[in-house]
Amino acid sequence: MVSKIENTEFKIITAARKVFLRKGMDGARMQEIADEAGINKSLLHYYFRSKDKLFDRVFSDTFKSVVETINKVFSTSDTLETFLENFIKGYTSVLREKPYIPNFVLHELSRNPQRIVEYINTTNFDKSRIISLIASEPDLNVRPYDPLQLIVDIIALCIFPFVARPIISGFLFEDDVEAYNSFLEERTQHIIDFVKASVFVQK
Amino acid sequence: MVSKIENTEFKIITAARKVFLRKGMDGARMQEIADEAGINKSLLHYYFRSKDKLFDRVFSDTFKSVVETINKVFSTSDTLETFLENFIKGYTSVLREKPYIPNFVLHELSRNPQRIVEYINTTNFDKSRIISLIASEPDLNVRPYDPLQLIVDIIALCIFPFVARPIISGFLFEDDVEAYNSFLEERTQHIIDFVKASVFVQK
DNA sequence: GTCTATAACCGGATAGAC
DNA sequence: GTCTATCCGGTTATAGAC
Repeated sequence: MVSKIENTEFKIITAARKVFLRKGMDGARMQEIADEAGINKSLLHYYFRSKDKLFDRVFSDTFKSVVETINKVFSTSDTLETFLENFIKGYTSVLREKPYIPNFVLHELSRNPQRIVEYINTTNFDKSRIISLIASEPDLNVRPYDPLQLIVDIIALCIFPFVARPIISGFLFEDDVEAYNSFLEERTQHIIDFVKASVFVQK
Repeated sequence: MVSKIENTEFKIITAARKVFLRKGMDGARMQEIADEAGINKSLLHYYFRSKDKLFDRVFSDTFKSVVETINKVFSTSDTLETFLENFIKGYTSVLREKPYIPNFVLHELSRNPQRIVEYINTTNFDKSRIISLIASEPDLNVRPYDPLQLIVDIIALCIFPFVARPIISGFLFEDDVEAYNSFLEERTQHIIDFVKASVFVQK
């Protein structure tokens, strides 16, 4: 059985995540979070003291879940080709479940760059493992791109449709939501094809 | 000779751009803009009535300059290959001059998606021209990617290093600014190589 | 733990002197 | 046009009853 305190705390966290992810730290209002949680505004302070601390909690939870997801994908890959496929598939499917995350993180990134880098360093994200995975196949069939450039390429291709959603959906597809969704559905395979065609030399 | 009114107005706009680009609409403070411009806070209201109107001016100026730049690049390209090279070179060089713009636009995009799409529609950005430029070469040496996917690919590859700068510079390069800068310098050519290797079938 | 009431503060906007 | 002083609304935060 769940105690009352965990229950209320959970409701607050859930509501706070919802509001902060949509509005960012500056745009969010404590009242809105309280309404969303169906509780009194002053309870927010009772549980978390200040808006800053509440945001901190939401942000670090969210960010950690992102890093964990990425780590999981990396650990299930051993060759460059499986890595590319697994990463792109895994990453885009997480993004489609939680499309607000990129904006949330990027917004906070420009508001407080320092904090984010510190967060990353507290998570045990193994950067060298990935670099060596990409770099360790001196192979005539693999183009020798800089591993760091390639990592940025892949993440950029996956994330961008989400951070630029209103432009793509509103301008390119004239607010046709169906068209945008099928664009996203096709995109995973497109990225895989696009990257592999570039990385692997054709026979 | 420049009259006093133009002079002050110019100072305000310049200061406002600086602050809004760093902090976004929500995070910016009128006092900070006044300080940056070296004038009194109430003068901001004298010239622009409200924070909203001032932001609007800064945003539309900035956004228009982006669209104009992109349009210019498009109009100087006739084949797919020159388009790819010109676009990537032109776009990355503008971004390196004004690296804050992507964050500014993306932030505003999540705060007020509607407004941005309206802005784009007021500029005479010719979307079909670009699509046809990409799609109009049925050629055995060109992979038949969806033109819209390809546009998103290219823009994503160019923009992402700037919106994620703190992560790349802080985490990947451990705050080595030199390393980040040479990463950016090499990136233009990398993107060109990367995209062309994917788009053009090798002989 | 949860609520109501209110304090304390901040920031955009205005009035009015110069 | 530019300044000082001030207002006013909104938002975070706290005091205190239950």
